[in-house]
Amino acid sequence: MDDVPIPALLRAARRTYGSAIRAALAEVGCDDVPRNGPFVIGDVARGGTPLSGIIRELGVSKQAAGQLVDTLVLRGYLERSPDPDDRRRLTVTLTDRGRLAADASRRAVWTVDAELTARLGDECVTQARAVLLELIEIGDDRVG
Amino acid sequence: MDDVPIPALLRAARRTYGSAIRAALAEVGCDDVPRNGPFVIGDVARGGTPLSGIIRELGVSKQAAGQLVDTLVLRGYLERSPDPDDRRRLTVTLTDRGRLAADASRRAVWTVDAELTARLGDECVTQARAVLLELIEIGDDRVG
DNA sequence: AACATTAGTCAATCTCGTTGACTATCTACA
DNA sequence: TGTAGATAGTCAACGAGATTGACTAATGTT
Repeated sequence: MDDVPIPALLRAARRTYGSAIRAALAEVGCDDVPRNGPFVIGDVARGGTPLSGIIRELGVSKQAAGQLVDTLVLRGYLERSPDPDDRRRLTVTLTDRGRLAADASRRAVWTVDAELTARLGDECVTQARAVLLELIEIGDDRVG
Repeated sequence: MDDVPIPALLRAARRTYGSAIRAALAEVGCDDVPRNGPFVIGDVARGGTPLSGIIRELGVSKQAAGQLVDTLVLRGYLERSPDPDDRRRLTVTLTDRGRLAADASRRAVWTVDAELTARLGDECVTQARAVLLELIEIGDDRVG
């Protein structure tokens, strides 16, 4: 099993979270969240975010981010509100439904995390987080 | 930094590999590999694969897999050859160009892996692999 | 021989994400 | 002050990729 490349592992591991989140959302009647929706919703849940924040987090073009927010607004998860400090900015916040979805999604992630910790222990998971962060760092270094 | 959800970390970490692979491919003139191409090519490189294997590996519909193989054949990376044992099956193999791409891609992954190991040490990385495998296992358990 | 299963294709559609061009606002410097 | 340039976001067109549904062909199963 040592020959499976790490990117493939990352991909498959992410699918575990992905389907857990999707299932949890469906359970609370939010079966119309687009693929990257949970990321955006989770992001926004951690504090009102300007679109540009979402762009950086997701690593997509601003148009794609805008579109994503569009559909999330349309489906009742998000609201755009103008930023009084900078009238170019549109800050994005959660609606009630958005909070519902954010909670469901967060719980799903937490459940998987808990299962993982139960199986391997706290330290192991913490260390894995560090490895992932380092991997991200490497990517940033290669670009910068 | 402990509040960043693991799925987001997985996503970002994977991007490190993704761009490294993409850059490496471009360097050897393979700048027309579709997004999931490296996975398929890598898979095939590890032994001729029937389409159904690719489907399982990627977790996509068989039509999507078929299409992906189509374009990879069209662009000169893969060849379809009938399986003598089962005439329904089309086994997929690499062309010379495919091998070139597979090598470049493998090297790119290896380079990132090496950098990671250099920064954190062998054990850490091995353990992270185990965590990822466990995560995949959890996903399988939830479905099965 | 009849039926179900498995492997894969074809065609239409849908969801995304991208690029290119544009407007509006803010910042900095002369 | 006012003008150049950077920043935030939108609009429109397009393209890549994945999905669903319906189909053919080969295999296996009774």
